[in-house]
Amino acid sequence: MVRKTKGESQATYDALLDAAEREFVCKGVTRTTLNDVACSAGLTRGAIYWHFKDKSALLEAMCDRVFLPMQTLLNELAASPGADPIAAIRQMMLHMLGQVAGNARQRTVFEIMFHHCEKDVQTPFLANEAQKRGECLAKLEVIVAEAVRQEKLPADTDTGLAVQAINGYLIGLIYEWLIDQQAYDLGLHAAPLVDCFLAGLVALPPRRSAL
Amino acid sequence: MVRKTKGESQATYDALLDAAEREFVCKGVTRTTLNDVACSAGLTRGAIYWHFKDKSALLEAMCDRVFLPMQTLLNELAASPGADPIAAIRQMMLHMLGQVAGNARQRTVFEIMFHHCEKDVQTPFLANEAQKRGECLAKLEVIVAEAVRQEKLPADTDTGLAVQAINGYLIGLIYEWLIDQQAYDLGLHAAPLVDCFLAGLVALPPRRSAL
DNA sequence: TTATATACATACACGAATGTTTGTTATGTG
DNA sequence: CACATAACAAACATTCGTGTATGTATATAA
Repeated sequence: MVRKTKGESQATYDALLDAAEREFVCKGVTRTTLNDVACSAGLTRGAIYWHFKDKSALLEAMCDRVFLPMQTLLNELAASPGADPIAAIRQMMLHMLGQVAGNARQRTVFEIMFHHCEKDVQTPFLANEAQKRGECLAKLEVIVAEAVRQEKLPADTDTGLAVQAINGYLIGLIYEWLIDQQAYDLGLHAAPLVDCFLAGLVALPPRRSAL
Repeated sequence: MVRKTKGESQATYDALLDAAEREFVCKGVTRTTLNDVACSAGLTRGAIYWHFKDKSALLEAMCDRVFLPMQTLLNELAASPGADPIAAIRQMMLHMLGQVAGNARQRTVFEIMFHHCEKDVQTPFLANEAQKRGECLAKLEVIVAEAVRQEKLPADTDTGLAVQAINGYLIGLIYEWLIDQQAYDLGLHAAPLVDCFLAGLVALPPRRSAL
């Protein structure tokens, strides 16, 4: 019972990624054996080594499956700063929180990356992640700068610091919520949490003057 | 050259913790061998197994060395809500950011816990950390509730959500800054970052109405 | 001053995970 | 209708880290 058809092969590829998510999120990346992943998928390590070079390649593919779509969606949103940049930021934040709260796969992969994976410089694919992060922050800063241009924010706003605040708040909310998901309903309360922060951003944004 | 005096023994104990910090922060906890730690301290694994039960005990001791002092200081600050609870929260946030920015040991251990360590349920000491976290959030909520009582915040403020916002912002700022510490000077810009957030907290705090 | 416990270094045995090699079978392709 | 190869399974060798057991010299207590 080997040499499946092309569609069946793709199915086992997906099954391996699903199994990797399941195992990684409960045992942690380094503590899960490739054998664990294979067994969880009803296969053997041979299947994994056929589809992936090693464990880090498996992890990378698992991340790409959820981060690439998210990446493109953020790019679209950043490409059109629109009439109201603040509203665009708000929409972006709500989208992220909504994804984490509502999409089980997104949530699981975020949980793995935040709490069950070590970011050592060893694996080169994490360098890519760092670069992606830099690009995201740069696009965010473009939107903030547009808000300054439209005088929704003061002219001497420190756009770099503002981006750090926005990003930090977003990441922190997700990071902490993933630790105790029963603490509150993130999907329900995302809007007031975001609006609370944005109120401060427009009322008292960080200034460049202190330079 | 064995059987050091009591003081010398304490010195090697500290040296092992220092070496653990150095190795953990660059190779990650699971990828660093106990031999790596011992060599970095100019000792052998025998020294480690004498002072600690295993690697997780070493990690726990390393964390305790920086978290216990921080814990007590936070307790003191929470014990006296004082005249201005908002100011107390501000002071607490500035203190945390200042510690991470200014204290190399604090920074390194935070970096290890955030980015170079897997929080699997395997190790029981991380369950302790979860409990400590819950206690911290509870104390924070007491301060927020005091602010409500003093009418610095509206009566229907969702104190639980407010705590999540405060904590999330703080953790997120630290988490992200540790990724790229050259992005900005955290010690210099901590105050405007905190004030920006607090402005939003008092202006538009999350309400309980949506329940 | 001697005995004992301390503070390590050294050596050993064991398991476990990895990477690789080989085997097997069915599936397209000519 | 071969036949080469895709898609795995199974077996193998090898490394690597851990835990422990043993050795050893010295401080300290009696």
